[in-house]
Amino acid sequence: MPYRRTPAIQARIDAQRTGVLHAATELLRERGYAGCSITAVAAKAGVATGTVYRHFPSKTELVVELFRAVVGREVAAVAEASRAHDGLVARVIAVTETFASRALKSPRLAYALLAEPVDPAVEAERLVFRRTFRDLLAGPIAEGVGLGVLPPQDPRLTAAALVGAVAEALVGPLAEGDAAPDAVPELVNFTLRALGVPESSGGIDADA
Amino acid sequence: MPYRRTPAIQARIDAQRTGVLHAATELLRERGYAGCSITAVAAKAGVATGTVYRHFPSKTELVVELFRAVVGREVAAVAEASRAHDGLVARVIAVTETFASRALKSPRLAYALLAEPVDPAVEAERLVFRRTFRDLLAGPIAEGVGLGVLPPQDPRLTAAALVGAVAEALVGPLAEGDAAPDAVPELVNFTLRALGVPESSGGIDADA
DNA sequence: GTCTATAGTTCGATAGAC
DNA sequence: GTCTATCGAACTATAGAC
Repeated sequence: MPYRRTPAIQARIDAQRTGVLHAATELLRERGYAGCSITAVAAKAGVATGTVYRHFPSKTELVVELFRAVVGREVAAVAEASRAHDGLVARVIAVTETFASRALKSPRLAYALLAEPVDPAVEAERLVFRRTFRDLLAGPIAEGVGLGVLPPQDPRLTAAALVGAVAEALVGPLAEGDAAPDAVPELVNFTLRALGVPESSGGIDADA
Repeated sequence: MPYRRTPAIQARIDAQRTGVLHAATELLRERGYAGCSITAVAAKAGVATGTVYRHFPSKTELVVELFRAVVGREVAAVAEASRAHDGLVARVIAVTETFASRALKSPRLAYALLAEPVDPAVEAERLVFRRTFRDLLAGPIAEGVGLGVLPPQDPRLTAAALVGAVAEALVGPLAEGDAAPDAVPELVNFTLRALGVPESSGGIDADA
């Protein structure tokens, strides 16, 4: 009788795969991609090095899936923060603030996701996710322009520029382990100015 | 008598090295890093593939040097444009405008320099050059804040954010070969808003 | 799953400079 | 005659097609 993969076995395999990804996530948080050698990931997951290759055909595939999973959580958190606000400007601010403060809370991880030199396949994923963040911002900005809350501008261009701005502004502090205590409010102010929000519009949720 | 490399031979070797880099630059302009296979570079330079390895120990070293040389020219052009203006705001605008319009004139090259997924060693160089551009902007911004021409802000953070903003805003149009005819003025407007330049300050070179 | 195409790299042979 | 710069085929690995 041929070997058959029972549900119980399958579950154990899946759990092991999850465990490997989880171990990789911790290493990414602690030491970035530099710490994610297959050996280190396997050791942290409590499996043999070769076992990793039973779940992932190559290190490239592993790090790409790792990147997608971790950044996916950031996208979810940011999208959630956006949804939690009503005003158009408030949404953009919430995105900036959430993104930046989460990054500064996990500096090594954020640096790995944003800027650490790594396999070109991960680079390609970075481009994809930057577009995702851009699209998250472009909607509210377009509405704001339509309603006259914001001055005339190309919403997609402004959205892309803001994504690049926030990401790049964080790279410096993240790389140097700098304290940068004011970075988040500074970035929010930058964002408000860049959008062209009138100075008077003080309070969050103040607009349409 | 031992073989000695005469000046004539050395000159020929140097010329050949330059020729290889020149060929690589053309290929980068035409088809990005994707077009820069060693075989293609060698063919374009009119040398054998193996000869490339007499000048560069590996493809990585070749593309890193290529990147440095090409981006170095962009830095020079942008720095020159900055120097050509007197006003602090005018300098920042000149940097943005020069950078963006040059990029849009050589879209494939600009995409390769800014965003194309490539060897991590080139990624590391990208980080270095982004800092260079940031420092180019941070000076005038700091002066502008000091003089009260610009509202209070962290000059280095604003500078980094602008570098990221311009780069990221260009990636979309560059990747899609989009016309994006208004991209440059739009980016200039974004920059003016982000700096916090009062609406009234119309003309270039109008400030201190 | 094998086969093909193409990538980066290596190396023995050749031709020309010393 | 010796040494070396150059060549281009061969080697190894990998990705995609059938």
